[in-house]
Amino acid sequence: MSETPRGPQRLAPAESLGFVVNRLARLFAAALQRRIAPLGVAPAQFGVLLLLYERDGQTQAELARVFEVEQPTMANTLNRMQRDGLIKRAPDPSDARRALVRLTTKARRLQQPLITEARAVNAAAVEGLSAGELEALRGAAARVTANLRAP
Amino acid sequence: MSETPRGPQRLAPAESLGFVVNRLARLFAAALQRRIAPLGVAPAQFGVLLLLYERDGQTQAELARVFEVEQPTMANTLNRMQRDGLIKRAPDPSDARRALVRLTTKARRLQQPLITEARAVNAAAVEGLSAGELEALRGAAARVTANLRAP
DNA sequence: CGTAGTAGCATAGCGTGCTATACAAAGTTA
DNA sequence: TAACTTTGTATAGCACGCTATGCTACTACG
Repeated sequence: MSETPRGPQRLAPAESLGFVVNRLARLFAAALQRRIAPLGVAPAQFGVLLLLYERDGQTQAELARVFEVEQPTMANTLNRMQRDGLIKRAPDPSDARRALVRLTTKARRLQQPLITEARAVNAAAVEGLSAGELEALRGAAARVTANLRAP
Repeated sequence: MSETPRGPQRLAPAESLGFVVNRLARLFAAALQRRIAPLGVAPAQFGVLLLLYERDGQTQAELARVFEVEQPTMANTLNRMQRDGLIKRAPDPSDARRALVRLTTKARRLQQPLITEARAVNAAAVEGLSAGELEALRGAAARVTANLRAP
């Protein structure tokens, strides 16, 4: 079936799937950043805000799990959000280890503008793709994600 | 055709294409890192090495263009590679502004091991995808990349 | 020739990701 | 209850991406 590669081993970095995905992630982040920076929100903060809009008062560990980032990464992001007045941390009365992350009024006021900008980025990104192509993209990406998550 | 979204605007962050792509990029980087860290090479350094294996003696600006990263990003990566003994910088006799980036013997010795590990990551990533699905993935990713590069 | 513009590189500062480590609170088990 | 384990957070240090800024060297043009 698939032939074992022979001869001198070479690799063109710019065509590897890893590079393509890395560049795409940077382009997504840059596009989002251009649109939400005027609102005083950074890309990683944006994701956390979206989640808290759906359900306020989660713990740091829960947020880290949803975004699949390490706990110190989320801790730093939340520190910056607290510094910028987007969240507060309130001690959990039922568990002295936890702090519940809560939106500030300032953050709540940003909900609709942020969602508008995010939709615009998404719409621009998938322009020209049919529903079927988009579904194929998501499906293939999900498979690759699962493949890389395993080991 | 497509209906304008109405009512309260909501967004589930974990399903957005941007998040999927971001997570996938992190998974690629982590998979590569696990395999090449024992060789003393970091993911961004790995890409530069691959390029220099194909053509040694490029300038920092050329490298930045190929990888589509900003010049200071490439400068920092090259500084780390020089610190780690992977490259040397030699002044360009024809242009005093430029420095030609050249592989060290140590870096050249890593070529085959690095390519072996990279192939393994790639093979693991696309496992279970047909050639057609992979082509569809690349095609859709290329379209999204072009969409986001434009503005 | 001299001035203006462009191109290459360095540095500072920051956001977002990671690992490693430490510590306190809660849960479990002997 | 005491000891052990697990869970939640914090901190240090690093890699890699970005923007903003400045300096030097080359180029082009008057």
